Amino acid sequence: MTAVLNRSSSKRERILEVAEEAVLAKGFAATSIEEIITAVGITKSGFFYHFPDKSDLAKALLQRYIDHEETLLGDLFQRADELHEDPLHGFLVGLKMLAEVMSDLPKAHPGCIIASVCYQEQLFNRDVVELNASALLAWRKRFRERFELIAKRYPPKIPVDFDALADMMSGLVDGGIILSRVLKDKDLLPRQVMLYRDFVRAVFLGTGEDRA
Amino acid sequence: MTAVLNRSSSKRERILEVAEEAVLAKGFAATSIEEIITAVGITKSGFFYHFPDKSDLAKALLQRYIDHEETLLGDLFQRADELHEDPLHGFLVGLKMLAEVMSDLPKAHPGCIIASVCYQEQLFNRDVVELNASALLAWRKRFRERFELIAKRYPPKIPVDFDALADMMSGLVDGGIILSRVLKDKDLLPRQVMLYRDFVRAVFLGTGEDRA
DNA sequence: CCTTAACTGCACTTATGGTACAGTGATGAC
DNA sequence: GTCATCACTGTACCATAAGTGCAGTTAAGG
Repeated sequence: MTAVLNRSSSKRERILEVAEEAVLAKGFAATSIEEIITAVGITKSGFFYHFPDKSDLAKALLQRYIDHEETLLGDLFQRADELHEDPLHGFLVGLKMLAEVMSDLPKAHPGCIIASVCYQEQLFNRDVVELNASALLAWRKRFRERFELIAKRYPPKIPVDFDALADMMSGLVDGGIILSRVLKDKDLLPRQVMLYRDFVRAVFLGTGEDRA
Repeated sequence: MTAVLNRSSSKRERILEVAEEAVLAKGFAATSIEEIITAVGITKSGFFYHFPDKSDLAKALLQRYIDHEETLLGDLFQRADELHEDPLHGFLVGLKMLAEVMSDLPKAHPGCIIASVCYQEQLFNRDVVELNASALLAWRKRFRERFELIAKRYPPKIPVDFDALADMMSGLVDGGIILSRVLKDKDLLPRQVMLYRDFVRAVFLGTGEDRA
């Protein structure tokens, strides 16, 4: 129609936006391609031009979410570290900021995408599970390295495996998303993050010492 | 055919068994009714005689799982309490036993059912979410009461909200199931339970005292 | 001018969930 | 003994949604 600037695959982006909203609202299986294309104003052929099949849409959605989370959390902990030179207190501040971010999110936490996509048929799991796994392993590594750094200054008062402690964060968030959805309690997730923070503090500072 | 004893809805049970296995292996959406009925040796009409629609199957699956978990965990913590008169140590023993149960489970933990069913379309969520919510609230209540009992003898060294600490258990398990699935690491879940145990111990015993 | 990316349009196939409804064999109540 | 009811079978049919195939179109850029 009108010569709208055709900036690189604007429709593809629109599809992802519309799809993400619908998936968060209703789940992946309940979101039909038909519905997406009418919302975007595109034809079925147009959809299948961008995505070979629906699984591919799921993959793209997941990738999009992982990238977004990556930058969000990366920035957050970096900002936290700029406030504190100490690795432990920087981390604790980061966790507090994370809890705030979690409670600020208007609707459901986008993290739903992970579980939503991941728990839908495993038909397309080869790719999707690997995507998920590499993202999780990246966070495990990041957190473990941080814990090792902290441990140099604060010898652990509770002997814990740092990989497990790192995984606990991911697990708690994923599980917390489910709980907050089911119980319709949006404060549950930030509260869990703060509990995790309490645990981390106990691990490195113990329970007798001063608390910030 | 042969006059097989028609004990109350034996086919219904078979459907649930077959469906559970398939759902755990492939997810709910990827499990077709056709596939279930051929495995059970029943007709489509037979299926829809028992379940008005597929959502009803999901509901029944979830109810079945919740009941099973209820008795399993109920028995477990009762046995643990019989070994220790002390409420804290009985609970800690229960958590250790729980971790063992989690690692013993051959394939994926059945808890997948919850998330699997819960994250599929929310079309049927009125019922399913409420079922889930009431089960979660029951566990919250149970754990909170236990923590209050423990707190009488062991004043908390870390001030935590007992509801949140109770929810942490549920969240950690649900999240741990996702992680262990994605990372294909069946030891991850029991390790998370043991970490939770460390936290509970730190809350009530602190980090300086003797550890069992 | 020609190619390519990003689509449209249309026709068609398959899978799956779901409906409708008549019939049947065994069991238990009366 | 018969009658109703439960737990199904059998057949036929409908709607939706995913996915295929392919020819045609439009705009941007070299």
